[in-house]
Amino acid sequence: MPGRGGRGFGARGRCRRRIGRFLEPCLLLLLHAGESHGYELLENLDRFGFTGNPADSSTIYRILRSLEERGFVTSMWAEGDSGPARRVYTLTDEGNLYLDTWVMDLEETDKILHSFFNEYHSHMKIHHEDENEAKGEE
Amino acid sequence: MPGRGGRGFGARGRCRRRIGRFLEPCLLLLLHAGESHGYELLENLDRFGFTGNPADSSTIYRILRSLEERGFVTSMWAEGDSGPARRVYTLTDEGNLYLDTWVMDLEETDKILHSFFNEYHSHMKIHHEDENEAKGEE
DNA sequence: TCGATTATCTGTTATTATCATCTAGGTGCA
DNA sequence: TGCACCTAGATGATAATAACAGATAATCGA
Repeated sequence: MPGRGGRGFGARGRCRRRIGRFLEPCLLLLLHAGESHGYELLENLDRFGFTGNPADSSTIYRILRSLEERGFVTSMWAEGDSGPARRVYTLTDEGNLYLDTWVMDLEETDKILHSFFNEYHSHMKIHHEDENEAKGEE
Repeated sequence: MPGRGGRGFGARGRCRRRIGRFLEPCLLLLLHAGESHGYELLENLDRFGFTGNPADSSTIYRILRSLEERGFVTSMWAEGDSGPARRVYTLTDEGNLYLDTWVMDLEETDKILHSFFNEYHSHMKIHHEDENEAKGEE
């Protein structure tokens, strides 16, 4: 067997701290404020400032189903005053805890994001100073 | 044909403003500071505070290839003093601009993230006040 | 020459988001 | 009463991205 090198760095504790899957915590938060159904949640999502990029409806319904499978929400059919029947979702206690872990996770994301901005701005500062120095020596 | 409803909300202008694909701007920034090769970049990534979650090496190499395909970096083989040959990557002018658009994009992400935190904290504040009020009335 | 280290690359799978449709009840109006 | 249109939810296919697993190869120290 030749050297088995290379691997070594696999991200063991997974890096699930991404903005992708960001709709999930938004939906959890909306449900924390009170039970709701898919279509309404979809409309309330714009509060979070997804400027000009409303979420896809199929995404919402799939996320809600997956939350239900994992026991974070429960649902039941409800007849509305108008329009077709809706599936109304309610946050469970587990879902409440899950929202809290999401918030902690996103706070970590926020730190990473800011360490990127720090690197960027401090590097650009030095970079521009160097440029000006070079000009001065011309 | 019955009602064709349902669609309507498709996110036209795509929402590529996620933290997923976050390794890409980090690599671009490192390359802005000077040419480098995959393995070295991998080691420098920890500056960005991926606490305990070093990136996967295969991910890095794939991102570098994709950046090259899109003309944002160029590469050439370089013999090192020791060890196997390395592919050294250099940022192009296009890559430089691409980094700038990434920064603007991430600043937008940062806003969304904070509007989430605002929603969360202000909602929780009211929620706890309500709880205390309810206790007072018992 | 064995094993550790440096370095790059490929193949596969899992997750998530998006696109394009589909079903279907309800409302209003001509 | 017929149908255009709105609300509501769902599915199948595909794309994008990341993670996991491993192949390959060079160099170096003991």
